[in-house]
Amino acid sequence: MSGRQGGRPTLEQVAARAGVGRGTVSRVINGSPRVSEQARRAVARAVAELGYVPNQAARALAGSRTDAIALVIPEAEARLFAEPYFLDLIRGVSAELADADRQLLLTLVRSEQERQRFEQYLAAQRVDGVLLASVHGDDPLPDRIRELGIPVVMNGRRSEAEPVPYVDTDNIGAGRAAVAHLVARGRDRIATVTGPLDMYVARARLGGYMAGLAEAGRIPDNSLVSAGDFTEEGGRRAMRGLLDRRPDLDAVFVASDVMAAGARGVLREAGRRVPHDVALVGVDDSPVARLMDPPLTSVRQPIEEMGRTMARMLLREIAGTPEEPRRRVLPTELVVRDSCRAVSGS
Amino acid sequence: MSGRQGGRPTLEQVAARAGVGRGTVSRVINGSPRVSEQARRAVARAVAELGYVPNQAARALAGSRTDAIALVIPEAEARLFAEPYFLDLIRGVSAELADADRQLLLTLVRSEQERQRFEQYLAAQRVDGVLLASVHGDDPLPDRIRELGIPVVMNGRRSEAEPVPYVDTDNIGAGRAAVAHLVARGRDRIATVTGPLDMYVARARLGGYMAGLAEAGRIPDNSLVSAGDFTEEGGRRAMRGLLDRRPDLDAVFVASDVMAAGARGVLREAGRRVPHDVALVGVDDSPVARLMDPPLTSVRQPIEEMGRTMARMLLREIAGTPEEPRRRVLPTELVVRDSCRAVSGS
DNA sequence: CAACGACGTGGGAGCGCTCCCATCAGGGGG
DNA sequence: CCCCCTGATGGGAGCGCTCCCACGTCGTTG
Repeated sequence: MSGRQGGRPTLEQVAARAGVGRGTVSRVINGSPRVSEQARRAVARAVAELGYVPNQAARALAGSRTDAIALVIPEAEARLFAEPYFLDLIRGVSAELADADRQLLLTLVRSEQERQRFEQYLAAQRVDGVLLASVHGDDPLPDRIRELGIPVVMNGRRSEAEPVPYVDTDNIGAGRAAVAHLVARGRDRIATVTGPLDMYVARARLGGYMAGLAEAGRIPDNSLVSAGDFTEEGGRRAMRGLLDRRPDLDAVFVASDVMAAGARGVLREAGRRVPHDVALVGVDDSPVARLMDPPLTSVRQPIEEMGRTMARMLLREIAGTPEEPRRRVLPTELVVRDSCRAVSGS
Repeated sequence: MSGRQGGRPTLEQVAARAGVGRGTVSRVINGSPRVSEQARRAVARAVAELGYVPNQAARALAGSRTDAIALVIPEAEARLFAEPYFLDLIRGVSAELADADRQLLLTLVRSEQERQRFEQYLAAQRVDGVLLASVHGDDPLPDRIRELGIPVVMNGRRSEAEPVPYVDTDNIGAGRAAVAHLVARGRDRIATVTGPLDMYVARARLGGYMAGLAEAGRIPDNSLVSAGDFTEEGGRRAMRGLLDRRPDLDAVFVASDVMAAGARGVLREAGRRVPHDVALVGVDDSPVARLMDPPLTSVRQPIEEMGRTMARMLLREIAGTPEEPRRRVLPTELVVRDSCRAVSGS
């Protein structure tokens, strides 16, 4: 469609064609208001005719901004949450960035060594900001990045009092809702399988479980709590422990759908019917939940929305107009399925 | 650890500190052999002391390469293959790129409009090459990108005679293996639920099914073939159609695990036992397969390996030393589970 | 012993932008 | 009627690299 004669056209060429100066073209491209309507039109026309597209590298060099942001995901977690968690997150982030005409640099970090290398990237000024997923309790990276003066927003937090801006879901609310639901269905001895307790998300869900029991006037009992690790096998192990200690349990709040799948298998092997003998509630509302037999009641998190929110917050941070509050907690929602029908005959 | 006094150090500063010229530092940084050992050491020291990291934008501008590659995934597909397909692919690509010190730019394309915008990115010279996932039969994008002179490698192909370099799995082999297995288990009336037939991958799997039957001396029968669309609901529909037409079927090769999950539900509702009455084989070996009841026999594809191979090929294309052959077909593997035990009593 | 490569090396000339300053027209107020 | 302010404009000066050419400085060859 256009005159491509030895490489792509430059600003200068557009300027020449439009009969204006380089500065004016730049102003038009960047939407500055201090340009006459006439000049604007002439430039727009030249741009179209030449098929001009600004060279990103030159822009970045001259303007010291890259229009790219990095999303950092620890590879180990990506494997763990095999469920579409990260894909949903990426989808949200990507959508928001696309709308803002920003690029998404995805960084799967496999090892501590690679994380070091990541700091090099930052130093190389490849990105304007960083989105950090799945941070563990004692992770120093968020602070390090901030020290470098680079805007960061995290997915989840490391502790209750997180200094770095973040977007999290209401994990406490998730636990409470699950327990409240089980209580309402007449369950008496409600156990829980937690995530790894070095992660805040796991502690928060456990906290919600406790709070839920308290609200129902029940006294929490340690023998009804068993720690998993967010894997299916971890779910199996925890469930076996629970069954050994408390064969009388009649409901379990499992802190992830994947663990719930493991727990469900153990229950089946132990001859317990779900939901007849034992009711089950998971967290994530992942495809697994729908496919389980019976389908699993689960607490849904707005993952894609988290991604969008994170990206939006980060863009504001980069723009220098941070959005308050810088800590967001999005609501969760209980999706009721067949895994916790009311106690029969009661 | 280092003297950060107003911005990051530049090449020039490193040169000054090392007592050499700018050119020499550049040579050391880029691993040119034409540098004396002495100079090399002096530079290395200065780099370490100053904490120097080359500015990526400047490099890109001067050298006209970005060290970044784009991975383009149609958003619609990402939703479809909810299964960890893309995450696995990304993982493979990411690993290979990290080893080569390249950046991964992830582009989720939501609409035709965004695809246009993607061509702008390319024109802006943001990336050195492009990885294209999930291309449909008549997609012009791969050719367009090549016309722009940008190296491309695709995941899958658009047709048997694909001109653009690609990495695919042996979908025909997948179908054949599945059918052979069902035949070996004594199944007689083997049906298939296909993917959308405008995608080569779906046609190839169907072709494999046909070939498998032929090899077993069976005559394919159209009433045993039903088209799905890779969704669970599509699987349900196709299965219902099959059951209507051929209530006597005793096995189904379903072209994806997700559709198999749908089909399994329909079979249950119809009172057919799996594998007793009807044996089932899926494709993907996704978590769903393991979690199904009974666990689903499925054809595994080396997805992560595909990602790695694609990235490796692309890097070679970019380097100007293309790896032959430029079309790769990776083998698949049948993972046997309980969904197709041998016919009872035979 | 002169001439000539090979090797290291320094630094100029861009790469294509953005930033900003100087300039030029106008238009309104003193 | 002149001055000053505003708004629009052109273009110089970099941004921090890579590329490449020209320049020593040796060791080697005829």
